[in-house]
Amino acid sequence: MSGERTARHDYADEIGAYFEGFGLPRIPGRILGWLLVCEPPHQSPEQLAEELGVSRGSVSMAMRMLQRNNAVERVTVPGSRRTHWRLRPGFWLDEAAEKAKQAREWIKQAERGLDVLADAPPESRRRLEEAKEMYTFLAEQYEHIETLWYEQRKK
Amino acid sequence: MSGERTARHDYADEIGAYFEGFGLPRIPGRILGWLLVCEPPHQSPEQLAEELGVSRGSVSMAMRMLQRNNAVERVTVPGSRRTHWRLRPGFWLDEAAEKAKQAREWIKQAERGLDVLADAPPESRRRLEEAKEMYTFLAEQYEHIETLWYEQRKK
DNA sequence: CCGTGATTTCAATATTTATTGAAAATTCTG
DNA sequence: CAGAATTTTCAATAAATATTGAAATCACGG
Repeated sequence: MSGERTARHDYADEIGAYFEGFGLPRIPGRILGWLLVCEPPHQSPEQLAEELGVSRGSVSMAMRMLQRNNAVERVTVPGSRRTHWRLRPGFWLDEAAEKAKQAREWIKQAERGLDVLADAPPESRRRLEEAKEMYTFLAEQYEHIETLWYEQRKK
Repeated sequence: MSGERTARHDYADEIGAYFEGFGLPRIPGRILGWLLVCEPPHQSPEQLAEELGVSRGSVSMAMRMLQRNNAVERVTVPGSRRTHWRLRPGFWLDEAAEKAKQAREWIKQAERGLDVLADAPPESRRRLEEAKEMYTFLAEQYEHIETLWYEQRKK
């Protein structure tokens, strides 16, 4: 960590703290925050380790996690043989699709519950029927959001 | 843990495992799962501790968490002086409102980032402008979902 | 295909978080 | 309001997870 500490570094730390609040590891959050404000908008693993004061190993782990979530993508920089990473444009919209996926998982969980309660009285089954009904509705709504964005975009 | 182990207990454990997959504590998940399939649909803390084989302290902690998330509510049972808990009907729909809240938080984070980049070139600011734009859209969509449900319901 | 620099892996460790259980507090009812 | 039953609190412990850093692997340019 050689360069001076700036408001950008603070910003990265705050996004890291925000991540922690959701039970997610702090370092990927700090990297995401840094990639939102760094200059240039793409960075090498070594730059990230240096600027954020974390080990290269941690950066490697974090990049893998961020990549799995489609938050970042590799970018080639002319004149450098190093990997560079930047935020994946459009990433933020993915969360709607992710929610749709989770809703569909809950529909399955509800259905499995209804199997368990196959012989139970209707008033016992109602809890799970309600859950299934609501998640079916939610899945539809979440699935629709991305499409809507691009339609609204065209104007 | 005296009564025999049934498919309902397995179901509770599976919901607990599902919770764990999201980095959430397992016991609240198991309780949620149990409350989806137990008979009757409301249970005392002691029943929960007994059926799931966890300490009363853990049940107390878990109920507090579930209550904070509006997942459960107290219910009075005639002839028993004990507290009883059941799933809060309609709970599943809340997640849309929760997502709306998170989206609004991200809008603020993006705005703070734009302050940090006040003097940065437009191409640097673009990342955050995109994030703000998308979360503004997402917040609107999420906010609309609950309303839609009740409209669609009336038919 | 060798050498060098960049990246990843993974065992060890530090840190955080979940869970227990006994003691304290609370809440009913008689 | 006393006494008993129920619930909550919280310090101790167990369990899980994040982070490091040195060694291994990889990938590129000569």
